[in-house]
Amino acid sequence: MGLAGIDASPRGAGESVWHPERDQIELTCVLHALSDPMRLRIVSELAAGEARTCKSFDLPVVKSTCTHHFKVLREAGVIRQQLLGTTRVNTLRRKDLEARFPGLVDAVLRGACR
Amino acid sequence: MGLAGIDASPRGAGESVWHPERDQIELTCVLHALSDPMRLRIVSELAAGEARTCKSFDLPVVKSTCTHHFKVLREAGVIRQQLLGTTRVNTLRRKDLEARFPGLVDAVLRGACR
DNA sequence: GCCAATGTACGAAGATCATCGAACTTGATA
DNA sequence: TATCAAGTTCGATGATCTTCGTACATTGGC
Repeated sequence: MGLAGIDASPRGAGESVWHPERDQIELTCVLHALSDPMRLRIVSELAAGEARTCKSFDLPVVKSTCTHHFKVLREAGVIRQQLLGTTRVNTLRRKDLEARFPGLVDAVLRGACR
Repeated sequence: MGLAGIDASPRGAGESVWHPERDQIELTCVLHALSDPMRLRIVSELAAGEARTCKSFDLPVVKSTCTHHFKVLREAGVIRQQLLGTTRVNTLRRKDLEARFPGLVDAVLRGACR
């Protein structure tokens, strides 16, 4: 599932962590990523607003656990993480997900708000 | 997640195993149930056709593993299992899922066929 | 240059999961 | 009645997952 492989070009405001390409996003991985309440909450909040840093989510777990959940979401192709100074800015990969699995994210988000 | 509780009325052609009510179906459970390739395959085949017995799926695992996967799907509210003689007839709970999470199953199935 | 803030990496602990094999139950059938 | 076929139940095993704590890296500001 998560293979870093060779990543080059560390930069300031761009990418430097591995993300799957749009075509590499797998349905089972996305479903698994979304099947955890904490991660579903992250995605919901991310869908509601704009780009958010990891810390701006007030999750009831320690930092390293946050890192884990954001990593699962990123490697599944659900979110994109961009380096900005000492923080990571998270965004939902709406377009990519919509292109690959039309209607899925909307249906999940609608169900998550219940 | 899966609690049998008190189940009464064993019958011939009806239910006798526990199923969640429509309102009890939880999004995270459904997503988790669908996040396994084997179970996704079961659901896809079930969506394509009619009611199917467990054995009619030619899954590459032993019987007890099949039982496990069907149980996960049933307890998540994805499928319904009805006793018919010595077999279990499986159907997709399309209406219930559609009522609770509109568009979700269709989106997943569309993505599963890829 | 030093320090605080944001986050990662690593290892460990406990829980859950997928899989198997063997024994069992139940209904149909020869 | 004895047997067979479809499934379940139970225990075990190895893998994966969630969580934590500690140490480390990087950046921005004093």
